[in-house]
Parts: sequence; structure tokens; C-alpha cells
Amino acid sequence: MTGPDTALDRTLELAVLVNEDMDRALATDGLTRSRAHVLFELHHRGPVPQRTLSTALQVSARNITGLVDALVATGFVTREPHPTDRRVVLVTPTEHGARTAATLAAGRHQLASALFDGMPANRVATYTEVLDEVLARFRELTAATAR
Amino acid sequence: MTGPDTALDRTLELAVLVNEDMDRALATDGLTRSRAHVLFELHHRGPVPQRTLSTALQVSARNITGLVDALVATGFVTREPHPTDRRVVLVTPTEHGARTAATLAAGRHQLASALFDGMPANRVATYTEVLDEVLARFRELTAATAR
DNA sequence: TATTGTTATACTCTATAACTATA
DNA sequence: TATAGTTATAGAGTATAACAATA
Repeated sequence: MTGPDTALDRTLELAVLVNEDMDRALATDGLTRSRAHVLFELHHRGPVPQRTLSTALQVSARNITGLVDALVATGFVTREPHPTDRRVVLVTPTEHGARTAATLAAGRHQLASALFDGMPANRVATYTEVLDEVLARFRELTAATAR
Repeated sequence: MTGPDTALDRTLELAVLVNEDMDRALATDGLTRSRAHVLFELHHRGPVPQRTLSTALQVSARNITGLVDALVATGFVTREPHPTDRRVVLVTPTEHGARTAATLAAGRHQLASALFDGMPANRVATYTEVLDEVLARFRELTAATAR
């Protein structure tokens, strides 16, 4: 009953469940997954131009305009002027936005602990090593295909 | 550098990459992920009422109407009358729809092989076992939370 | 009355193209 | 001319509510 198909299926199943759970948690904070991605990017980079976000998240500039509109409307970020380039807007987390990002990151950390803590360390190590090998294979495959 | 956070992050990363890759493959066949889910459900169940699909996929009846509209328009399924209940429409794969579903399933099988074949069997077994344990823990967590 | 599916309406994410302001 | 961001427009997925046809 074990084998490659099972291994892949279970991996994707876990990801689906974790993502659904994260979506529910985000919703209670008034966020969506896309908006949370923006907020996390700011959490790691600090205030940045919208252009930087559209490049980092690989979405259109238009899309970032909409996501930032929504985050401004719900109080997670503000648009600040760039000190020298008047074309640029610096998307800046509010106090609330920064706190929320930190809380969500902590929640993810807690989830990781709940899922993996207490297992034999060598088994978790094997798990991660297999995953790294699979990721490397996957990247090789798509690099070859995408050419 | 290893630990619960890394294990969870890598898992989600692989899922994101695989899903992006599947989306690209689906797009070349004229499908989206949601529409492919419907098609797969039909692949496994055969012709079913739309109600069955909305229950199985956990989406609204309205949403199924839209997805089936799109699949009909692109030639993957037809709507057939139910033999005895005139309220019901039986969503039925076309020849093209059935072939496409089979091809996609084969592609996923090939991907699983490419990612896991040739690894020591006991490592893949450990990988799957850890995943099963994590899935069990996750379900327990959410069962407790959702009450 | 209850169920199946559709129509009406709305929100979110996404994209491309045209445009404005600035560099 | 090139870049940053917005407006205009469109398509996909999703939801709830009201409704028609049928059971």
C-alpha cells in the first residue's frame, strides 16, 4: 500500500489541510491568504515599494494595487511617500499589521511543533532529507521542461 | 537547521510547486484546478447529479452550476436527464473528458515515480509513516478545535 | 414540504492594456 | 524614454438568497 503515489498523495493532502486551517485562522483576523502573503513580505522586508511586492510575489502590479487597497481599508498597512522618488509609494505595516504578522508567524511555529515534536529525531531528519531530495528532483524536472 | 519548522515549510513548499506545475499542465488541456476536480470526481464515480458533486467537493450548488457550465462549454462533460427524477441532471464525462482525466491521472503517477523512485525503500516508508503520524495529529488538533 | 438546480447579486484574486505622474 | 502606480475591463472561483420545477 506504500509507494510513490501514496507518498505524493499524503504530502498534498497534508498541505491542503494545513492551508484550509490557515485560511480559517486568517479569516478570523480579517485576512485572506493573498493579503497575508503581502503582510508577511512586509514583515520580513519592512516598508517597500509596491513594485517590489509585485516582483517578490510574482503577481501583476494591478493585483498589488488591489491587495494593498484592501489592507489599507482594513488597517493593516498604510501608503507612505518615498523620501526622494515621488512616483513611489512605500507600503508600511501599521502597528496592528505588524502585531498580526507576528501572531500568525507564532501560530505557524506552534503548529509545526504540535505536528512534529516528540517524534524520534532521526525519523524527522529522514523525513526532511527525503523531502529535500524530492524538491531537488522536482526542480531538476521543471528546469528541464521549462527550458 | 532541521526541526519542525523546516519540516513543515518544506512540505508546504513542495505542495506549492507541485500544484503550480499541475496548474500549468491543466491549462494546456484547457482546464483549471476546480474544473479538473469535478472531472476527477466523475472519473471515479461515473455520472452523478450536481448535488453529489457539491457535497463531495464541499462547495455551493451555485458553484457547481458554474463549473459544469464551463466543462460543458469546453466539451469535457454533458448534462443528461435522470431516468426517473426530472429535477436531477446527471453530469456525464464525454469521451474527451474521460480521456483527459485518464491522461492527467497517468501524469500524476509519472510525477510520483520521478520524485520517489530509486530511493531506499525504507526511507520512503519512513517518510510516509511520519506523514501519516502528522496527518493523524493534525486531524486530532482540528477535531478538538472545531468541536 | 423538501429537494434540485438556476438566476440574481456580490466579493476576491487574477490578468492585460491604456493612462498619469514622475524620473 | 522608462518606471511606478492607477483606472478600465474582463474572467475565474466562491458565496448567499430567491425562485422554479419536481418530488
